[in-house]
Amino acid sequence: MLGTHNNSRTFSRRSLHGQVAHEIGLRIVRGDYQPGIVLPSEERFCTELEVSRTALREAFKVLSSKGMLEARPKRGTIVKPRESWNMLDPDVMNWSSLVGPKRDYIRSLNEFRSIIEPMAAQLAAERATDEQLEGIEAALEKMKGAQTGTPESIQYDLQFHQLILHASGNELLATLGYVIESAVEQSIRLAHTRRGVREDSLPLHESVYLAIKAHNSSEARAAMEYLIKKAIVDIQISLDQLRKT
Amino acid sequence: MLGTHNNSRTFSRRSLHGQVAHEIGLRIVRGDYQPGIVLPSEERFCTELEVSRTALREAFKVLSSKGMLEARPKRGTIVKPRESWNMLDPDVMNWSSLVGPKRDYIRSLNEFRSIIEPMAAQLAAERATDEQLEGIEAALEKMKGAQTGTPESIQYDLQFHQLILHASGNELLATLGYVIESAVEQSIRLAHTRRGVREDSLPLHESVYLAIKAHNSSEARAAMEYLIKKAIVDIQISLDQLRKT
DNA sequence: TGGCCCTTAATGGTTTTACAAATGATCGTA
DNA sequence: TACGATCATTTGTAAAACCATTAAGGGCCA
Repeated sequence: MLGTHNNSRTFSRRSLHGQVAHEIGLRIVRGDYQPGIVLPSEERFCTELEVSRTALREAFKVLSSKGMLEARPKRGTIVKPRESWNMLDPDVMNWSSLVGPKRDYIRSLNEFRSIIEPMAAQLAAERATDEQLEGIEAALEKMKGAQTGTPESIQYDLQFHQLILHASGNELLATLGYVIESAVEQSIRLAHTRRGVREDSLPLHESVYLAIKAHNSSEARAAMEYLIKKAIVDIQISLDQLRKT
Repeated sequence: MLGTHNNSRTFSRRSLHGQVAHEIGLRIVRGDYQPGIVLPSEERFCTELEVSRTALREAFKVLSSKGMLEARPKRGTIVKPRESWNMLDPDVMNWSSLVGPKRDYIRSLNEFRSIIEPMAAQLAAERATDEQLEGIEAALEKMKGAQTGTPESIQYDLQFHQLILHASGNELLATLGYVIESAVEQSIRLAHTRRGVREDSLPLHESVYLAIKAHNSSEARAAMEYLIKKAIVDIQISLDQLRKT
């Protein structure tokens, strides 16, 4: 199943401190450690997790660098309020994904997507190079070739969106591919409860591509807006069905 | 002078590993260590910097968690390509700010702002609570009270924008305050070459506030769009003047 | 000669111990 | 009671030793 692969982006889960950071990060996002509380002292914590103090401290540094922890001598290490977390950090998003569908978070995520991507499509229509257009077309063709809903199909779908972000010529937008990935993962995690969604997403993708290729920025934006709107509706339906059960 | 205060957000510069992370992060963003190259081995590097291996490794973990480094035994620690950096991380933005005005980066930053903030204003117009409206108004009043261009004025200006992001009711947008801060810092860093800019920004702010208060979302968005457009023009002028010298 | 496997050595990964520095809490004294 | 010195706890830093991984080179075999 897609979505279950190791997508901790910034650190390897093979390394011990990486595993520890993942575990504690997950606990914090899940709410096991509420903002404001002090974590167990390093000494107790690393005996509890059965790792050395070094490994624990390296994990703490990772989480601190994402705005989730703050340490001070004598007082201890506290969990910072959610407002100061780097919510757009790939790992933080990943943990937020893994703790399950929180309605508010999914709304924020989808909303963010629907702000970013249409503008990216617009800019891509203005700036995309021929090579970038070819790349986008290639991803689209591969999407067509793959069975709807299969991992390959989803992979090329993501690639399609990512390439558009890149073609926007804005390096801040270009690095936001994982936001889309995270949103799509959420939808996949929900979508296994029902069938038949995303059947008609191919022509929508095509219209986005054609608008970009034609350098028609307003239409590219509109087409992407529509595509994402449909995708979000699918997610909402799945969410509602899940909530009814 | 504002902008020179310690605004490394996620780690303290007092701690040694924090200083080291700051120094190496700056070097990487500045291009002293090009993407793809392997850094000196930990042993050599920590003798060069005159810190223990522990401190160096904790710094490495911070930078790795921002997508800037990747370590592997025997090969060494390499600088990852710029595309994989978490460009929206507060520290990465701070370093990008500090290395000086790179035209492309400033354009991306301003563009990103002009995507995010108008939408935030629109959402704020739809969702802002009375308390949030009061906060925004208070910041605006304090702006009026302060002399244009002074640190206090800029501080309340930032606060104004930050509160609107918050009032958008989207926690992903709400955490992007430092993006604006970074953009404004850039403009301040450039603006010392000339006078008289931002004189008329107060009425623009007021019109944004009034639209939000009136729950007029389209006007709120338009007003914010206009406000940022003006701000960006100011920055461009400063940049051009700087480039002429 | 070419390709495969094994050995080797360099480098990061992990643990442990010891000590330093910061600071919240406590106790004592004016 | 208020202030200040002292104490104790916790994180910060250093150093040394050993483990695990893996790129690279050499040797063996087909």
